[in-house]
Amino acid sequence: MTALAGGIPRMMRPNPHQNYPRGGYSLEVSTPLGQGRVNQLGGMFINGRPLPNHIRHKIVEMAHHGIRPCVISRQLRVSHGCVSKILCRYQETGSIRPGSIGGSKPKVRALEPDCIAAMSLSMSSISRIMRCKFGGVGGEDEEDDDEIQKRELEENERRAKHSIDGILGDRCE
DNA sequence: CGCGTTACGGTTGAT
DNA sequence: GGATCAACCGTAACG
Repeated sequence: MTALAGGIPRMMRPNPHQNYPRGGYSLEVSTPLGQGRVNQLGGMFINGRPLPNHIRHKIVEMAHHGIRPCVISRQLRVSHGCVSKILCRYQETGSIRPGSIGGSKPKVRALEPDCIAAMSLSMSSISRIMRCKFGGVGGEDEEDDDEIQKRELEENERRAKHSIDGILGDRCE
């Protein structure tokens, strides 16, 4: 992790050429949310936020159809790095969902070694946890999908409200 | 040319 | 209520 220690790590960009043109370039797109950006492929994305669920779904669906990642990337206008990541995650966990963003750890109280040793989980507990975590690595994303959509809708509403609020507060002309 | 990897700037949400 | 912090996000670029 001491990447910055001695000299430039090979992956370091010599020139921060990647900085997003904050103002000047017409990179910002007109979206109700006002945070849309366009990548090099011409696709829209929101910096720091997961791709929309339907895009993710499309990625895995196309991959399932045997379409190559590079084609998916171009078709959906999503960076190949992202396609790779999502596909990789899908193969690993069987879920198309992004990881949970934000939040602090459940704050596991500083357990002393003895306590940890004494805290032997029962097999049923473990399997329950595993099931909960991996939700059965079969073809399951359908069920999740519904929930996701519902949640997405809610979030959308909430976000829109927030956005309007912000606009009203900001514009207030 | 395709794709795995990773620095970067960003957002989120629990503490 | 705000500040802090660690997690994840997607893009862009390297290899």
